[in-house]
Amino acid sequence: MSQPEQIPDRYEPASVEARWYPFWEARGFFHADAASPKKPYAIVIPPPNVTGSLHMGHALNNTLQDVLVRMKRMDGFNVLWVPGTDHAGIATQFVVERQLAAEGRTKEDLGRDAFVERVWRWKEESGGTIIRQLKRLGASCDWSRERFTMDPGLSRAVREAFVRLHEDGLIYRDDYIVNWCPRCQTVLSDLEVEREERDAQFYYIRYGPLTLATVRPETKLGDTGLAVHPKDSRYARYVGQELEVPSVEGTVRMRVVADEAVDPEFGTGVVKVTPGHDPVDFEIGRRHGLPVRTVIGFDGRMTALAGKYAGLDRFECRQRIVEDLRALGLIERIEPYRHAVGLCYRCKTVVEPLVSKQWYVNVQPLAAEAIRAVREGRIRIIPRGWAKTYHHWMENIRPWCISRQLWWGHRIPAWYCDADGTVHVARADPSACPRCGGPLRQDTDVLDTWFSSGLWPFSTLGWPDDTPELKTFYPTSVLVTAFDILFFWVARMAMLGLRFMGDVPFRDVYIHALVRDAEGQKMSKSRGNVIDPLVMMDRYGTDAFRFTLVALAAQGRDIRLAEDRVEGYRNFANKLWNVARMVLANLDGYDAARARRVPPSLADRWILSRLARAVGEVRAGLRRYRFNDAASAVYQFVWHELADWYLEAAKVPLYRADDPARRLRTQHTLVTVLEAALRLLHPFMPFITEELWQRLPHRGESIMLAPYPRARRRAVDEEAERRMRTIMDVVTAIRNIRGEMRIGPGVTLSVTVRAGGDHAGLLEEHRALVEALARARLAVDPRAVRPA
RNA sequence: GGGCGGAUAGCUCAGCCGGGAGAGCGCGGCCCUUACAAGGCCGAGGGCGCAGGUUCGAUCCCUGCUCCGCCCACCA
Repeated sequence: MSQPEQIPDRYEPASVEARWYPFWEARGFFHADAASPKKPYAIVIPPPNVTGSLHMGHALNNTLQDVLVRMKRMDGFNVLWVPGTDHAGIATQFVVERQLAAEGRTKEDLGRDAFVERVWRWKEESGGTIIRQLKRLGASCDWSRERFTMDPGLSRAVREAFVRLHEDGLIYRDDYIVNWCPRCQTVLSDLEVEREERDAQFYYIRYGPLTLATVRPETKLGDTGLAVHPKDSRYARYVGQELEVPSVEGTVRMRVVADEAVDPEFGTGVVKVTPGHDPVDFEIGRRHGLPVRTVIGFDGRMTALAGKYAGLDRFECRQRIVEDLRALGLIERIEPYRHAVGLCYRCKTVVEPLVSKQWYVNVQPLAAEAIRAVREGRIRIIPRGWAKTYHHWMENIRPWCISRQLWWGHRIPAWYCDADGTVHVARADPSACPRCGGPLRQDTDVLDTWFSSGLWPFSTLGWPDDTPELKTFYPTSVLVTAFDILFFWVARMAMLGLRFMGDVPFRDVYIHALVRDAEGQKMSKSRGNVIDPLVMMDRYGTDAFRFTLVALAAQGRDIRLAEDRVEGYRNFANKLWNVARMVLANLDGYDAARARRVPPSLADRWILSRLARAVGEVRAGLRRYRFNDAASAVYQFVWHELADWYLEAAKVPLYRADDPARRLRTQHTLVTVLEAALRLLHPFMPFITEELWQRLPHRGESIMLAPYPRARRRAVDEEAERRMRTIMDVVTAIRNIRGEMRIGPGVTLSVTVRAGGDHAGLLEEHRALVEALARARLAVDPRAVRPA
């Protein structure tokens, strides 16, 4: 029997947390067995950047997964939670480049091999951080299956996927206009370009007889035509003509074409066509055979084709051209203009549209399948509203540019033979040209980092091999993620999973909110409003922190996290701790077998009934991914029913020696209810529940292995709830009078209750309970009158 | 330009199928009552963004509007 004196009256999380995680891990409780006959339940973790560290988003995301996983494990499922990390191509390369810059060096100084070597070193150095932090959070991942997107196995999966898509004609190379980041020196997918509204100037420039407006006069040097709307009668006579246009470099000839893409209402209704530097113009140019003229280079400077402007930065060039045009009297007017510019999502440099040869995936046929999967309910998106967003994007999907001019990542498995000009895509590195035997050089680009993460749900399970893990755990049960990577990641996994596995990668997609600060701002280092999850865990304990996240995880768009919420739930942990202390301190002489033979009191029946309801609500909440409902149900039960009422009521039989049977039964109810409440709470607060559970009478090695409480309909006792409700109302009414009349709790009130019918009997029967809870002397008189 | 969220107590937010307006924090009062002052008990506080409509009845459904936030988009 535990000595209550030994239990501190405040819950101290640090030592408890340090004790149990190693225990669970060492006993192999997180380990999943592909050969188990139990029903599978699988989640793959959204892999964090390997060199990152835990932020609020991770904390929320992984807490929710851990809640599900722990609950399912207790519920008897064969649970697999696959952990791992992402190489995060551009992000990680960017970090290492910055490290080099601090040493006054560039990646070119090192050369490709040495640079990649250096990134690997950085990965080895910092890669353990986020894993340790996830463990600190209590994440019960199967660490024996930890994966990294650049592991040999996953790299093989990447190559297999690439080769197969290429064989099927879905991967191809194309000269197309791309989003180029002159800072990062790489192409970006459409998704990697952020839009930002900026103030700019709208220059109205004379083009011979016509005038048109542009915000980018420097691209004028790349103009190869003019375009108007086909139905625009103002300009109909120019269509098809070659105009002589005086410009900064003398007179140039330009053909006028008619194209639907031109909006006659906007500007002057005339557009200059710069196929080399604008996506719309590129399309217009293709339709009308206008040549591409590249005047801005990959470095963001004007090319030789820009004549006297060659070598100038693109923005300097803009100034210069405007001056020159003005001098020539070619600027009609300038208006202020606000428009969206494209920025690199990594470094915020203004993206330059450029024509270059890149690798693409024709995702349209894959998207069709992925759309069907959601339509037919084979993938369930929760909350429902996101399905619309998903569909909209999928239905308007464009080819996915997958090559990146980076060094860190999966090298594209394509080889070029300069001798005969052939291209070879292969699973195994070829040593010579299969056609002519000549030397080969491998494509220098790497793949978009999302290509490998798109394979994650099956590559981590051993694909392309046919493994027992794939058989047992694919499709996974649910994917838990935030909406900001719905397109980047979820959509790609859906497409690639259906393509390669012939089945959806996950049955449910639960999309949770983004964590913001108390003011609703996105947390960022530059704003200085970052709340560090590790600090929260240090300050309030992991359980309190986790519970806060779960309690706030309502299905909105964002969560505003304020520290006092965490404090509030720290207090909840403390409350639970003290409930347990109270129970443990009163277990002398407890004998479960004998106690069971004593019929339950009203209070016993009531709390058991309330427990059954709480169990039902928690289960319903978790089943529907309404985590906050689940959290609130268990919170409400533990604090406001078990602690506030039942424990107080229990003191009557507990502290009086006159009815040993009653006392025994009360002990039994306390133990039973608390033990069940701990199990109910365990997925949310794994550490404190394990600690207390181990101290209570229990069966089994760990609460992790104990069954999750079930809601038995028979356990709901309507009559007991109704009767107890009446007693509670009377008690509250008496306390209310005490409060209003400012009568201290030391004074025992004399109260006469005018109760009719069965209420009188009820109150008589439970007089001792009412008197103890209300600290009053009770008289029940159906005919009492209000004193004057 | 399209789409999606939000607008409920001083603050942060719950309110699933239309009938009770709720929680946490904060605030006021009384209490260190042998589980807990990180606590107990009691309490104050809300025209549920605005205007219409449907209904016996609307915070909840419909229409329009106003603010805030976000996403997508080839108006140069």
